[in-house]
Amino acid sequence: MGLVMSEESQSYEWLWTKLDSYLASRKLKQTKQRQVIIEAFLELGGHISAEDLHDYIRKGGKNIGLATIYRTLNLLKEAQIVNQKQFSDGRAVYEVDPPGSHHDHLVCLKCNKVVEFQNDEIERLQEEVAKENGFFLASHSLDLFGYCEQCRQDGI
Amino acid sequence: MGLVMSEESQSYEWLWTKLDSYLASRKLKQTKQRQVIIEAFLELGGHISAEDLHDYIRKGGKNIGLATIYRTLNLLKEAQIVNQKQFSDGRAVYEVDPPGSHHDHLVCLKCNKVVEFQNDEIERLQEEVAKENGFFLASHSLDLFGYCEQCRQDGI
DNA sequence: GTCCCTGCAAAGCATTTGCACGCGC
DNA sequence: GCGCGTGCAAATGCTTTGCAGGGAC
Repeated sequence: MGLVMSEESQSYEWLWTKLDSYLASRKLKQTKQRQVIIEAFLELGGHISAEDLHDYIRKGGKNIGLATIYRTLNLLKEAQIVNQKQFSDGRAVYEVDPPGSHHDHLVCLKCNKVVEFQNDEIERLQEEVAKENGFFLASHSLDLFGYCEQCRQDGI
Repeated sequence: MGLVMSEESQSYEWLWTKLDSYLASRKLKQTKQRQVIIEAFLELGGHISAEDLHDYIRKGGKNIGLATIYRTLNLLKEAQIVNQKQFSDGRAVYEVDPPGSHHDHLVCLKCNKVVEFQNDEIERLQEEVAKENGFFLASHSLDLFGYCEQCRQDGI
């Protein structure tokens, strides 16, 4: 079963390709820090803050300035590799944004768990609404806030 | 046609009632500043920032500390009289939130114009999604970002 | 060798808080 | 008169920026 090992890197191949061409097109450079940050990002999974990344990388024994992390996240955002999501307390979290995919979020108000979902019918209706109002739709953000099953059982 | 004059105050009667009972229930006080802030809020219409309110009140010849405006907005939020909406640059805007009403937003990425809309079918689908994932839905936030007709004509 | 990148510290910005005074009830 | 409310300034927390040295190409 050794072949499964490359599963993760394979599924994120598009990411490195996209990054390469973005960097090349703007004459920017591949650096060790950027690579470490992206790897940490992938290891941590979705919905991470800049601080989370900073802590995680620190614990891994490396030291990368928080400023560099912010700069890299902004770069990845511009390259359309990650998505930024703004929470109501002013914090921002990021997640990998595979091309063509789009999903929205269910957020538990008690435990802060985030569940992703996708609903084509909702997306279609959004396009409809935009058209009705003369808008050309570029993107959207839909967050549903509530209480997950677990937290309801534990008592809200 | 002088009778129309009270139209605005009439339609916001619920607001003052709600505020009164909220203040009473917590032994808080009616103050001149709070009244001025709310009036400014209503005069300005929806989607205003704390700074907007501060400037507007200043221009009206009164001086209310920015801190007081923030404190009042938080109070109104807790009283469920206004809604807070977080923009991706970290700024927050507020709008009056009449009970029972709910609407979402179309935001123009060029001119920042905000258009409100409501779509019952989308709301229904949201409930469905929440249920499928074991969530009890408390609220949601849907923002569509794009370019309005005007800005498209002017060239994006 | 030329720029781009980085770390650090300092600056920025929106928002919150501490404190002494003042006003509603 | 007792607290809550206010203004001001200082503090906070997240994010960005300036700068001088270091590294990618």
